[in-house]
Amino acid sequence: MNTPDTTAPSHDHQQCVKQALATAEHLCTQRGVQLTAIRHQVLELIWESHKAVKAYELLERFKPLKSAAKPTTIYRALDFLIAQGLVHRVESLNAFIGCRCSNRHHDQLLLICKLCQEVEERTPAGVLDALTQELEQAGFTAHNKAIEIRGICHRCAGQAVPEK
Amino acid sequence: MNTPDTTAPSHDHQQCVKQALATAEHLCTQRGVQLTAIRHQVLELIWESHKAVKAYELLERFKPLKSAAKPTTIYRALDFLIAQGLVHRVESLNAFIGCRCSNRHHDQLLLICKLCQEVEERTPAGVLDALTQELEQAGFTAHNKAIEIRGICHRCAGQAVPEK
DNA sequence: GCGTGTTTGAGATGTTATAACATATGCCCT
DNA sequence: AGGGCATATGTTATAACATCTCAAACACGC
Repeated sequence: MNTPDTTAPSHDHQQCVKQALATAEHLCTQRGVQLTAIRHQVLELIWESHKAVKAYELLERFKPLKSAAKPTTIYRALDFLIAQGLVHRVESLNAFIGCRCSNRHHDQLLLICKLCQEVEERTPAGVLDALTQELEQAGFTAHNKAIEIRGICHRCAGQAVPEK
Repeated sequence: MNTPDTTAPSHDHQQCVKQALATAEHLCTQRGVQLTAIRHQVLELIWESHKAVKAYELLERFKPLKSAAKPTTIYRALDFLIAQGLVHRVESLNAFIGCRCSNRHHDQLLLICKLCQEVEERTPAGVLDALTQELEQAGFTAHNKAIEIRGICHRCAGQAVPEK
């Protein structure tokens, strides 16, 4: 299987990655935390595409770079990257994606395509405000507000799709 | 550990369970599908509380009833119950809860308390409408719209809570 | 009672994630 | 330089979650 790695036919993914890594470096410096070699490499692997990537898949891809890598190696790097807001965990897939919002506020909507596996991040004020209001009414103190929706993205929907 | 099993101090959980099971029986009959002994017992176990319950925890609790039970036994029953809309899978916990809405439309908000583990279902029109609109704008065809929010419920927040 | 589809039994295996403990590395302080 | 501390990594093992496969039992319409 060799599906394209980019979010849109026209998008310059090199640029995407470059920017993500630059932002990461900048934020870590600013915060006085270490974006070590391992963490940097894992982040880079995650950014290879906009698809959600599994931990053990990262491990496989990481091994050529560092053959001693173990699950723990990956999970620790992921923990760090998530804590810094550089990566999202996609709960409904047990997988991970690079985060574009690049701060520690992860209030957002994730649109997860079942066909191309790509995940789009959105921060729709309307939905999030309504949610905040609802939570307040319920007296519920939220620790995270990531909304994950699975379905078919507009690009895949536009194509002749196999029944699934 | 022995935390109370009910959602509110005052609520009659017996009644809760009874109703859930009656509804389940009714719906299955209506739909011509079999709510077999195993499925019924698993559903009953899930309804023992409003806490999300893990598959292997169900397995342990199910074994006294049927010592031959294997993971497959539980997962098959769960698959059935989920397909019938009688149970929700809580993605962010890898766990399951009984569903009160009792139909196959699972568009809703789940409020998951980190302290008491209870899960409250809500169907806030404001949030769901805003979401529907946003998805339409994004050209995204959603297959499920379960929103899972983790945090602290109003009951737990009202108590002297240990720092967490 | 017979065939067909559904449900269950049984065992193995696959996948995801963490625990527990040892070792290294960088940095501040004296 | 040497000691103490915090952070990061290495290493091994295991826990926790989920599925596959193949065969046997069962329900039900004919």
